[in-house]
Amino acid sequence: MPEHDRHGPIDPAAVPARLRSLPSRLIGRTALHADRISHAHLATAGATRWQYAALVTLRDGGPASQAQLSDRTGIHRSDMVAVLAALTEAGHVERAPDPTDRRRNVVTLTTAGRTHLRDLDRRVDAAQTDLLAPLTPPERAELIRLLRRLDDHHRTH
Amino acid sequence: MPEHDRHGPIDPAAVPARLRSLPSRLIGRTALHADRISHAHLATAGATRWQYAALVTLRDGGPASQAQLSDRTGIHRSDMVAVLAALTEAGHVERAPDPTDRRRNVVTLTTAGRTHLRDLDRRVDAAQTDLLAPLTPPERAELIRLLRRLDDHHRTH
DNA sequence: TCCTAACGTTAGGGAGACAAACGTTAAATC
DNA sequence: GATTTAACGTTTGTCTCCCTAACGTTAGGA
Repeated sequence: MPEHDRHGPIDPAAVPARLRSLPSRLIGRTALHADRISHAHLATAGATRWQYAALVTLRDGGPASQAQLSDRTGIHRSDMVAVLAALTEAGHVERAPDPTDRRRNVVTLTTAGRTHLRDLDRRVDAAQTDLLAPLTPPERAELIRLLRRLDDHHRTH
Repeated sequence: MPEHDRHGPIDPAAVPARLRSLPSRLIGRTALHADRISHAHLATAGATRWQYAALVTLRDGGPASQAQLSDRTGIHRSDMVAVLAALTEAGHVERAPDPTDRRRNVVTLTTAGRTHLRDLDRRVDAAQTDLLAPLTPPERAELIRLLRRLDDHHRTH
């Protein structure tokens, strides 16, 4: 029995030039690589990209409601529920009702969460290094600059 | 009754700097914009990105088997089935058993498909223009160059 | 001949992004 | 002060993309 149903990877020479240089396709493929790499680096610590984004946002902006975390991370509020449930269960975050507004939860980074986050920072940095390996430092800076211009433009339509 | 359950878009000022400049995140967000834009341009012609990739590959490389199309486009062969079914039903492609190898189908671009593809080319070009609008021509070229380097590197691990 | 592998196909899983609706609670409007 | 409007957290479900597993069929190498 064949253990892997292998069928070849992309044949680089056979990909039409039109597709090979199409910016939208290139960006999509690069995003796929980036997702795989950062997922791999975070998974060994039992974390996800969304969890990391929430933790960084809490460290940077202090305690916040779930709605604020959604606005700051871009994670949909209906997905934020599970993210915070996992972080709470791991003890990296505490979730308590806001006494001044009983609709809200106040989410706070715990000491354990802060320590855990420092580990994740290193892993995320390593992921960026892997991802950008083929580029020189000035090229990396230029890529970031160009992508930020695109994101800034399209975020606001 | 509220017709839309609006909860604000990303608050740019509140996104932590760490996240705002993280290459993997920037690439992922840009890919999201790119997908939305190219989907929007193709959808009005009843086409998808995968259909476009298959059609371009057939025009560029001539008739091919489904496995060859998979290798050249990066579309998984199990997804290629539905792509070709849609293209066949629309009359843009013909699928016939290969007389020299009865396991294979020979997929051929029809005249109608070629005409349709020219329309899609224009739509895809328009999508790239929208996507890259905030960049100057040399910046666009540089972005493509950098992304191709990343893709070339990570495609081969 | 037997075994291996490629082909097209079906079924399904997992993740990301999102929409809709609901009970609760605050704030705005009258 | 009463009523309407809206925000909050949550549950449920949808859609697309990417991928795995398995199957019957057919070709080719041992």
